[in-house]
Parts: sequence; C-alpha cells; structure tokens
Amino acid sequence: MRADVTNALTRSFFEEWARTGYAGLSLERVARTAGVGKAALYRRWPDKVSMASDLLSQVGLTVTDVEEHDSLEADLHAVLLAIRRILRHPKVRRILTDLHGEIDRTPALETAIRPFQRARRERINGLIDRAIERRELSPLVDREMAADLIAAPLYWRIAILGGRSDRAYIKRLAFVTGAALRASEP
Amino acid sequence: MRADVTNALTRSFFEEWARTGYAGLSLERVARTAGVGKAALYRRWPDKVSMASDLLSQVGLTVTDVEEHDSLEADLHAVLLAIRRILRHPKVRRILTDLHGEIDRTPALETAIRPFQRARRERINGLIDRAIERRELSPLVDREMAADLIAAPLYWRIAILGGRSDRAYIKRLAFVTGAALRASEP
DNA sequence: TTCCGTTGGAACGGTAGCGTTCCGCTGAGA
DNA sequence: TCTCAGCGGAACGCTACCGTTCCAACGGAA
Repeated sequence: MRADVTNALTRSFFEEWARTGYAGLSLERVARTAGVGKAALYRRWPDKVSMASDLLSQVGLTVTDVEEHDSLEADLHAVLLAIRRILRHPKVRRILTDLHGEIDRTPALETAIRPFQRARRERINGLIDRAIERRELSPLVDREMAADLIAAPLYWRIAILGGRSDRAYIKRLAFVTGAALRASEP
Repeated sequence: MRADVTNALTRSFFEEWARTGYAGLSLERVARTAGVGKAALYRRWPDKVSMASDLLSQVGLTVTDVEEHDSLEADLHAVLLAIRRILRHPKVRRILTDLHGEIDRTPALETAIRPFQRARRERINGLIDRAIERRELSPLVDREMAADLIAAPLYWRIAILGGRSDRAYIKRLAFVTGAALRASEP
C-alpha cells in the first residue's frame, strides 16, 4: 500500500468530518477529495466506523506531554493551557463536539476515544497527587469531581459557546479552580 | 390544519432527532412514523431547518421557574437541580449534544436556542445579584466566568460523559462552586 | 345535506451514497 | 528488463430521501 495514498485519505477523512459531521460523512466523497479511487479506500478499511476508530486511535499517541510545576495553581494553569491548545484548532473543536453527539448512536467510537479520556484523567490525577504531597489538597479530595471541575468550564466556553479565552482568563480560571478543589474534600 | 396531526408530527420530529441525529433526520421518516402523509408535513413547514427552529422556539416557553433562597449555596443547589432535571431526559440529552455539534453547520439553529441560553444566563445573573446583596460575593465578580463555572461541570458529567449525579454529588458541587465563585473576583 | 379544506397514500424525477467489480496503467523492486 | 501489487477511474445494482403533484376519501360547518 502506498503511504502517500493512506495519508491523503486520512487527511481528507478528518477534513470532511469537520465539514459535514460524522453522520453526513461519505466515504465516496473522502476518496474523491483525496484524489483517490474508492477501491484504494475500501482496500484499507471495510467501512466508516472502522476507518474512524482506526484513525482516531492513531492520533492518540501524541498527547502525553507532562510537565510538573511547584504549585497546584501552576499545574492547573499548565493543564488548562494544554486543553486550550487542543480546542483552539477549529477542526478539532468541530470533530469533538460532533463526536460527543454521535457516541450514543455509534458506541464503537467511544472505545476509540477512551485512551484520550484516560490520558486526561491520568494527567489530572498526577496533578492532584503532587498537590496532596505538597499539602495543598487533602488526601480525601474527590478526584472524579475534580476532573469535571478542571476540564468542563474551558470545554464549555470554547467548544460549546464558541467563546474566547485569553491568557488572563486562563490564569483566573486556574486560580478559581484551585479554590474549588481546595473546597472539594467530602 | 388539524391539531392532532401537528402534534403527531412534532412528537415524531423530536423522537427521530434523538434517534438519528439532526443530520440523519429525514422528513419523510418523520411523516411516516407520525402516521401522516408527507403533504401534511410540507404544508406546515417548508424544510427541515424551519421545522427545527419553529419547534425549538415553542419548547422554550416553559423554562422560567425562578425560586429564591437565602444563601448562595442554596441558590446554586436549586439551579444545579434544575439543570439536572432537564439533562436527565435521555432525549433531551441526545438532542442537546447533537445540536451543539450541528450549530457550526446550521447557524439558524443557534438563533433558535438563543432564548434558552438567555434564560439560563438571566437566572444565573439573578443568583449572583442576590449573593452580592447578601455580601456573599464581591460586586466585581466575573459573571461570564461564573456562568461557565456553574453550568459546565454538570453538563460535562451528565451529557458528555454519561455519568451519574446523585443528590450528594449535586450538594457537594453546589458547595464547591460557591467556593469558586467567592474566589473569582478579578 | 352540501360543500370544501384537509387528509393519507401513492407516485414522480432527481440526487446521492453504498459496497463491489472490472480494466488498463504505473512504477518500484528483483 | 520483467513482473506484479497497487493504482485511478468508471460502472454496477441497490437503497434512501428530497420536494412536488395528484387523487379519492373524509368530516366539520353552514
């Protein structure tokens, strides 16, 4: 199989996904906009959901990027900046919101993005562990709620509302989230 | 026009929306599952987006429901319970996440749900006003960030992650959110 | 009872995607 | 130089939906 053909198909798949949404995504159009015959596509993937799962799972490998800082707020600030960096790409934003709507209908997609959720979850867990070591948080802190508190407001603002988030906003959000976490022992 | 036919079409429209998503929604199927001819549907609405906008705008009228309590936390608790009450309905949840993915592609839908957003926003503003009067919050509190902090975590947990949220979770979330708001003066 | 707007149902031509198959060409490796 | 897997392109039969049109049947109001 020629790698350049695979790459063109991959690029077109995500491009079309962002443009038309998963439900409106046509493999025929993906092949066409990739400048490739349908046969080349169907030789690689049997159908849409397999192609989506396969391609999504390949993207997941580059998200690690762990840095450690010397305070809860600094760690939060870094995580929020990382989330913003991802959500800033319009295509990522579109595909992500579309995906969240599609998952109920196509459970295989959930399996494909689980690694992403796990990576985010582990990063937040590491952040909390370090804060506990520094005695900034109680060991009893509710980790599940903490994960919601950290990820949700920024996702909501950028991806759902389409709003802005400048550095000052991120900075204050990190501070405010820190206050919330300190209050979240059961 | 017969009202029972209009009602059957309305019910089927939301039913199908929850089942197939907006993009996969077929007016032909809506008419079929409503037990109604296509002509009856097209006599009422010219196309899908008009039908969606019209029906959405009719739902919006029942969301007011303002209660006032005697502390920030009690007000927060009431708002979070109201949000949970809405997000609990699986159809609402499906339609809402699908809608958020669709809005970029179909801007007319944004116009249709703006009244909802405004209602939520005003309810949160009232809550903040009362907290300022009680001197629980500073008059300088960041209202935009406050709106994100209140609505986002619960939406994220219930609609995106499909997670649970029992009364204890809501109660703690109200407490934690209160702490965040008190920290959110600029 | 008459009348007339609405109804369900069926059919129209047109567009589009699915998944498969076939063919003649290309180009990299032996 | 030869070979052959992979290539694009085109076409296949099939299904589905769009938006429109027609018609016979229905039923409430006058």
